[in-house]
Amino acid sequence: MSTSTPRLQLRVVSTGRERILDEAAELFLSNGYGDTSLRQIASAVGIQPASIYHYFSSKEALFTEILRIGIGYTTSAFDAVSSRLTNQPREGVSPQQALLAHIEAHLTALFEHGPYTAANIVVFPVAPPAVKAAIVPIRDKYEQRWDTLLQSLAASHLLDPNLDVRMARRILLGSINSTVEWFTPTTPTTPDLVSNPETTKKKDAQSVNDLAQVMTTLVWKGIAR
Amino acid sequence: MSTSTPRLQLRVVSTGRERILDEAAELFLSNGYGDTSLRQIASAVGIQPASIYHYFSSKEALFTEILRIGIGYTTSAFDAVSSRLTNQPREGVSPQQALLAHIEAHLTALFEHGPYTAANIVVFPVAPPAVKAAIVPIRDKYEQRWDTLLQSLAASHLLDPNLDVRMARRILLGSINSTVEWFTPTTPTTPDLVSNPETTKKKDAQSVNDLAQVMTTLVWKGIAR
DNA sequence: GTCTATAAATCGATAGAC
DNA sequence: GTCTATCGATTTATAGAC
Repeated sequence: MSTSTPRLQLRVVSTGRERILDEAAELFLSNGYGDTSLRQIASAVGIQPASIYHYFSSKEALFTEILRIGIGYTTSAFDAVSSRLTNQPREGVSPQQALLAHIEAHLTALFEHGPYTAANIVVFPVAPPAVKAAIVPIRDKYEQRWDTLLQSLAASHLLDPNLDVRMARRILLGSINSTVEWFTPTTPTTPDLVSNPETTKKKDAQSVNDLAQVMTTLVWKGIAR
Repeated sequence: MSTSTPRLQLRVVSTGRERILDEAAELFLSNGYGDTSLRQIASAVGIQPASIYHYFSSKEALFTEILRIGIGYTTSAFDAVSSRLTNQPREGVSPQQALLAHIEAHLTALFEHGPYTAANIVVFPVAPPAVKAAIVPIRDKYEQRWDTLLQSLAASHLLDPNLDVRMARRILLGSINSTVEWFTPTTPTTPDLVSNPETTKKKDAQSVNDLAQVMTTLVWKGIAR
């Protein structure tokens, strides 16, 4: 008797719906919302434009879902670090180390899940009003996590007392997010990413961990010595 | 004899070409490039779409000119501060004061000439390749001014020696530019803006000078104490 | 679940009168 | 310098076969 070997399906490429999201996220990120057509997306996936409507009710719904997934990645990364730090056996985590861990988590999500998270920074500001309205409350929930973190630091008298925590959070996140415009990690976090000759520069690139280290020092102590 | 009083033409509204630029800049900023049509722009100005082509050869040319003007404002503001500091009679300008002056100039340009400068931060990243190619060298020239400024600070051993100046500049400008997403100045920087003191929100808004002060302290000394 | 075919609207850009 | 009129291409989205 011949035993039928189980069909080990190696799915490197994603399935229908996921595939559409991946290609769409990449196109939205590089071309913006208005200049990305459903035809382009369908062509990149290898299907017909009409097939997209089997998974998404409209172009706006597709884009909204991409932004939602991106925030999901970032939020999960934040919470994972939070619970890891809370369950720390010995209570030897300095505030600066906690800050570093969260900055690192944010940056990792930013460069690991590429287009999804980056679209929230690059494309969201010029997104259609309906998309913005759907995303803002979700984004606010994530930002509140940072407010809580910084408030706990302020309560421990570790921050500049003259500093408005809300403003500090905005500037902090703003500076971290702005790295998507110029930083490219040397260690490719997305394994199947085809490098674009235009954006591939080995010049001053480092790992995400290195970047997190520099950013944390900069935020904590500033540029002066 | 009745002397004919000279016709003092008070032009509050701008002339043809300038008017198109103003309205287009505002629309591009809020809707992005691809979702802003020449019909919308023409409608906002009060002319027909075809009339735009008398001043600009294409939609891309119009948008490119807007970004160019924006960088012009920022560059002029930087140079004005530079020459003012250089011609200082007594040599009593600390490096931190110089940094503050330039940050203030950048922020003022950012909020004074509204849509033109902000479009360079918000819309540029998702602009058509042809537009990017035309703007990048101009933007690079402005950024080199900041590199020079920071290098002079580094040469005076005032900066963290572990800090890469180029990276520091990117993060510095990134954090400053990110303020366009949330900051709204109370003190109207546009002089002809009618402000009603009673209805002006005092919530968390401040003047641009206040913001520059906070940003400089944050960049220089960080958030820790 | 993917396709063909197409509707209905809008786009950037041009031609040419005035 | 601004207009009317319009071309040709492209857009999102729908209908319905398979």
